[in-house]
Amino acid sequence: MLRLYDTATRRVAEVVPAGGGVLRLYVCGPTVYGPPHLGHGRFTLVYDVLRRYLEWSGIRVRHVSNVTDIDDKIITRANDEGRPWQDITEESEALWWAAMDRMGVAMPNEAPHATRYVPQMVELIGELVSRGAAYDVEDGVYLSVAEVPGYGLLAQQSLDSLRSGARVDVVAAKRSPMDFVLWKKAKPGEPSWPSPWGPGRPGWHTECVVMSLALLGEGFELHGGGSDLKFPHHENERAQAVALGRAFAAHWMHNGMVEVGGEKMSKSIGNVTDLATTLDSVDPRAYRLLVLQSHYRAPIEVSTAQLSAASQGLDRLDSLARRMDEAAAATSEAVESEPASDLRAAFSERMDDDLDAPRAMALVFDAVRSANAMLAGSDVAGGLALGRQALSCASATGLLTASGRAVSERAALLAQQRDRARDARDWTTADRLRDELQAIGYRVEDTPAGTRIYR
RNA sequence: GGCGGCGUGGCCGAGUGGUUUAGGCAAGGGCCUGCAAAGCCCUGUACAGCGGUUCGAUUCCGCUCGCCGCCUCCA
Repeated sequence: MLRLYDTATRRVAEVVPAGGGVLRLYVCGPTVYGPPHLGHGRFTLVYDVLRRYLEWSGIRVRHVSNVTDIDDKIITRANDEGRPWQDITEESEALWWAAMDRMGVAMPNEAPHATRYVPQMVELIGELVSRGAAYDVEDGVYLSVAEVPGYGLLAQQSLDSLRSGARVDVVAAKRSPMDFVLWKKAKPGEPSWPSPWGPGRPGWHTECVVMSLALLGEGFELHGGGSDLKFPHHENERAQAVALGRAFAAHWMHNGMVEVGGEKMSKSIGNVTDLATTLDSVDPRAYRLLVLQSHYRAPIEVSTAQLSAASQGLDRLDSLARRMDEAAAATSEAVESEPASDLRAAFSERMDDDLDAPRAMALVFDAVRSANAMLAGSDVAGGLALGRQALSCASATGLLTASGRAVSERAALLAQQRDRARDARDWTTADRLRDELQAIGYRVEDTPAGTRIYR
């Protein structure tokens, strides 16, 4: 059973699906006002790995991740560019899903949009107001944090110490600097929805409580997001649920940040690298492997050097897969033998231990080496069986081996010619043909069955 | 100022109170090969510094130094 570090209790604890059924997972998604960056890539990979691993383990997962399609930044950009705000969100969301697709990140089961849940948000805010936890002032409706028992749980700080360090602009109307906005009243020309407090739009923190509870129900198993979301975003989501007396997430998971030169990658610092640009420059699986080779809670440095090291590692997986295909083809009988050692069990043990993917992957790479040795030696059946386990474990993290792009007719012809030259021991011609193949982008390896080319 | 985290061999990055090692990349040597490539084998004697606890610490405790995150929008 999966055990994960819980930000709220600061302990590693089992994540158990209620009633042994489906594990409900809510992950805070993007605000769609621009193209995704490497940090978005990391968090989506982390939760994709989690989800795929669970499913591979036979646990059903209901994965919900929101799209924030109304927000100050969206409005700002729309105004700057003189475009309708829906243009910005539609365009940005399309970029988002395209990038997810390229990374092999599975679509959430539901991807609710904030703008579709405004009535439910208005209703929730109304309840908070009627309970006396929220108050209506000139520019919006605010939640009174002092009314919430245990505020500061995720921040690991008391309300007092949070208040003393508060850097928020003091809004005169707010009763406490820590109070946060649930409903923003619209200024002229801003997009708005009707409400008992006048036209306006929901605050960010309200959207996630409403959609997670609406789609997953109370007491859902796991709520995740980037570690920068712990406070105030997740704290404030939770605060609303607490103020309503509703059970919220049972377990909180947060992933570490992507860093550049030891510094967090963030839009406010301006050191962002566009995700699509990176995916253009390397095999997208290399980013996944890079993410897998560090612990999800630790920060990771993403650089071209790191990515290329990861793609070298990926080659080991791909080349094992190729070797296995050939070995299986050469062995007429279907080899069904299961190896004595159960790699999958050991792999699961490590993944279950707070998603220790680095150690789990170390096990996979160990198995790759052994399988290669067996296939090269006399134990082809054993090598195939172990190799299959290794590739299965890799696939549990979403790391599929590449089937390779199709070989062109011309390349196939050159390879044939090279085989003939080699049969004739005409090394000059053989070498020339190899150079030609490499020049058109193929990798060339000699095998007992002849020239193997791939790209 | 408050809270939290980190400092591991050439690079990245796990982990552990003691014997036998993470893993990936890179490097060197070897096997294989017509030559390569791929693959396999071997090699590196790392745990910021200073104290303490201990029979024994990289691993526990304290301090020092350095770095980072959150406390404002942020994945």
